[in-house]
Amino acid sequence: MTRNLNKTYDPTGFEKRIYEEWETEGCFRAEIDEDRKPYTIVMPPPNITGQLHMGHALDQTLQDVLIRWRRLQGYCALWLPGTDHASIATEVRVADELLAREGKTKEEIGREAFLERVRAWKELYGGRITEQQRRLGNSCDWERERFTMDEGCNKAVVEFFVRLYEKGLIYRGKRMINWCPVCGTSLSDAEVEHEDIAGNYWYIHYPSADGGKGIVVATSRPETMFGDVAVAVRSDDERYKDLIGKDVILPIAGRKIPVIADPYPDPKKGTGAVKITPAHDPNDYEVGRRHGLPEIVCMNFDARMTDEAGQYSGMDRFECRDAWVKALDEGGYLVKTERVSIPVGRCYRCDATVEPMLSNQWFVRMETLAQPAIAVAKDGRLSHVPERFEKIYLHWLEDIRDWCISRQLWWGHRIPAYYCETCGEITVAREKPHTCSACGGGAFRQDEDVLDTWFSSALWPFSTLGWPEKTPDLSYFYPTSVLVTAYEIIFFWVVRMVFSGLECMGECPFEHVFIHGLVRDSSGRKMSKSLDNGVDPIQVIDTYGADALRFMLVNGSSPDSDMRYSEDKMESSRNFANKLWNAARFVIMNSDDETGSEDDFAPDEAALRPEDRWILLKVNEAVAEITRNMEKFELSLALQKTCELIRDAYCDWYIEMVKERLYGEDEDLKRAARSVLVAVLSDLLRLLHPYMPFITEEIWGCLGKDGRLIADRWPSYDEGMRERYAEDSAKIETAMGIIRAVRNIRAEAEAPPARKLTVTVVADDAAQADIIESTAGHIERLANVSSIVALVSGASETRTKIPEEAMTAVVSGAEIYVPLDDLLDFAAERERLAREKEKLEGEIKRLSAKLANEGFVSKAPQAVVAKEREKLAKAEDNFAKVAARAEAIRDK
RNA sequence: GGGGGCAUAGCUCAGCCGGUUAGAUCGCUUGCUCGACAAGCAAGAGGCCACUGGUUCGAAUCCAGUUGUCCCCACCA
Repeated sequence: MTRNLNKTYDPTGFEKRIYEEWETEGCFRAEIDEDRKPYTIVMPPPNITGQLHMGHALDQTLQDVLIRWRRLQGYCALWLPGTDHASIATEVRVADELLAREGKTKEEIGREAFLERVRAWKELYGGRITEQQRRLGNSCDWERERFTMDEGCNKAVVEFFVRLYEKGLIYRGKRMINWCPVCGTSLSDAEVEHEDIAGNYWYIHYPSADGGKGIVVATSRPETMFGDVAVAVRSDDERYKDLIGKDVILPIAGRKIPVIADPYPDPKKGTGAVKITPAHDPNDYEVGRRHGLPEIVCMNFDARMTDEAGQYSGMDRFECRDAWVKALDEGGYLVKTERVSIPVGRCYRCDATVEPMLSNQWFVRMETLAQPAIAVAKDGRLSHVPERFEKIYLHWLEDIRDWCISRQLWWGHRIPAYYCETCGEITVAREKPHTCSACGGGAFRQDEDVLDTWFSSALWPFSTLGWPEKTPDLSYFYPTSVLVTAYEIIFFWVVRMVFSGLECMGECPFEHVFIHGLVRDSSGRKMSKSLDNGVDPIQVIDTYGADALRFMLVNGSSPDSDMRYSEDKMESSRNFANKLWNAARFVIMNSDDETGSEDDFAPDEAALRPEDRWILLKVNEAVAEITRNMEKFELSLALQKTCELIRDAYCDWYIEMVKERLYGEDEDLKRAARSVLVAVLSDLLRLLHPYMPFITEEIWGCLGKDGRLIADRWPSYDEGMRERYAEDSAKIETAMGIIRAVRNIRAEAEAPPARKLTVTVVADDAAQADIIESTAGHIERLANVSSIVALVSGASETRTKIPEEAMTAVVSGAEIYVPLDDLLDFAAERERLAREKEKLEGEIKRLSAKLANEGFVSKAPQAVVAKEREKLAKAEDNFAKVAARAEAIRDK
């Protein structure tokens, strides 16, 4: 049974229905099947706070294309979805809401009450994004959906933490860390974004304690002066040699601090003398440690000054800076101010300026963990697509510092460390301990902090498959096949998954990292909330359909660069869908009896006509190329080829050629044409399905096929076809050349389109003439020609039969004459011939020069030289023909 | 301070492991309601492939440099 299609493509009419059918029929489910190879992708989990944006749409479309393609190829394809608890982002969001609605801070309602609200919030909004993903057409296995804070992931996180701790790879200590005063938490290095801003170097005079001339230091952060404990210079710096060991006075504050010698200062930067503030600068911290200097904290975690800042105590850091500079200036200590660009670190979540602060935190020791992760990239067990990202990956790992994993937040995995209430001893354990191993006490307090969100994301490729349990899923689906993600996320996530996977599983969590760019707006700007230039994928789907969106995203994306969104692109994508829709309508309307349950058709070789072989061969060759492209992750190229095949080969040529038979009376001819139409369309649908799953499935259903397209098979390449079909295929190509030439002549001469033309063709030889005769039907029909006469070049009667006054064209293997009686325009013909001559002259000149070149003839491969010779001969031949024609009608 | 990408038709982009007459979409021009499709069809205009050198018989393609542009990394005197 077939269903008829509506005249116009309307995706809203079927996308939702089809998705529901797939889901209820279990089409996305990956059942372990030892007879088949697994193909696994774990989805980068979107934040529960998130709405689906264009970045997700691109990321997930690429994954769905790969999954659907491999599923068609017969792999046991698992795409595992999930969401991320997004510690900071969610906590900030819920806290903001609490403040806005009830005027309370999270501290005021307390930890448990706050977490209760976050959980409620998650229940309410956490599922929203997964509904949006369904609109996109994601064929992920929803029954395996996970959440980074569900029971299993939680267990994995604790297990990983304890194991690393037991191996000495996790430690707690007071270190210089990045602190976000607005979010109120520490950050890892990856979470700090660097930016150059316009700032100042303030040159400040520190007077000498013994009445000497003192020393001038430059600083961009004068408010940290209250934490100064020394001024450092290089021991070999002639300017300051005499001061080493002496004291200088901290201006206004009046505190005495020593001038010390240290290799850290760079004599070329600033004044060559550096103020040392160990509690507020990572370099100074190191210097301070080397010299046993005190660490004076002059700024609190809320970025307000401490009592060390005297009268500025309690003041905001930047207000203090202004006031303090003013005071220094008035006191005569400010030597000069220099406008410079200053690099600052910003919090990746809230954009606040990060402060280096001394704080007790938990860290992962990275050196030993990084080594295997470096090795897998170098020895090829992990490959980056495109390749150049490997360098970025390696550079980060080779330069890595310890990872600060504790966060002063509430929403997240709480650190499994317990402090004895009696003696303070730390116990790290899977469960809360009963007795303290140090003092035997029984009362414990769990660490207040939670873990960095990325600590749990790092385990995603195996925690979602059951780790630390040895589940069947884990052994079958791990390691996964490919990780698809934006380049932004390499450091946060990819690197950490690799070393965690190697540590826990002994195997790299994925074979390939497929990296794509960002989706920007139509003028190339990053889509952002502040610019309000974001485009909502759901609205785009409502307007154009999910297939059109997916088409646009893949077609426009090359792996390593950003792409732009535009309405124009959406329209042309939708138009393509409409084109396919109508082609399918045509096939269905004409093939009522032929479609149905039997698998495609059994082509009766003998019944095939040249155009049938031409299109079958065309598709066959394309299958090989497209498959190769997809294996190399060249999805956009593969899609372009599929698209070209559908639009150009199938719609514009094959369907037009086949109409002759369909509208004729001969039932046998009709049947063959119909079966090829359906067979080719079926393969085209298979090729396009990964990219445009809805429309292809809908058409598939209307063809009355057994089963779903999603569960069908990828077309296979027939190696012998080229040899079998090449001859017929070439006939069609010849006819196409003639059709194009006649159309061109008609347009040039501005002949009335409805007017039938008579065409005389002079073929190079008898065989060619036969070919042209045999395809005369196509030429007549597609070029609107009433009769065609094929002559053989050089044959005795040929000369007499060539129309005296005609427009001509030269195609491969033949000359074409259209009598001017049909066209009535000599001037146009002369002009056209002149242009043709000029073009051929240029080509002859170029080719002759090339062949006259000794070097070329002797050094280039013989095949290339022969090809060029052939081209030249043909061009010269054509030129002679054109010149003769031009001469013949010179005076008409 | 270090590293990388990009520069091709009016726009957005392909092509780039060397050898075609350098392609596509949108836009533009002309013509066309002919029994799938005007969300269409046919024909056409439009490019010193950023610049300068080099390698080569041959460069949009490989190499070096220049300019412009975007990005990433970097403990910020």
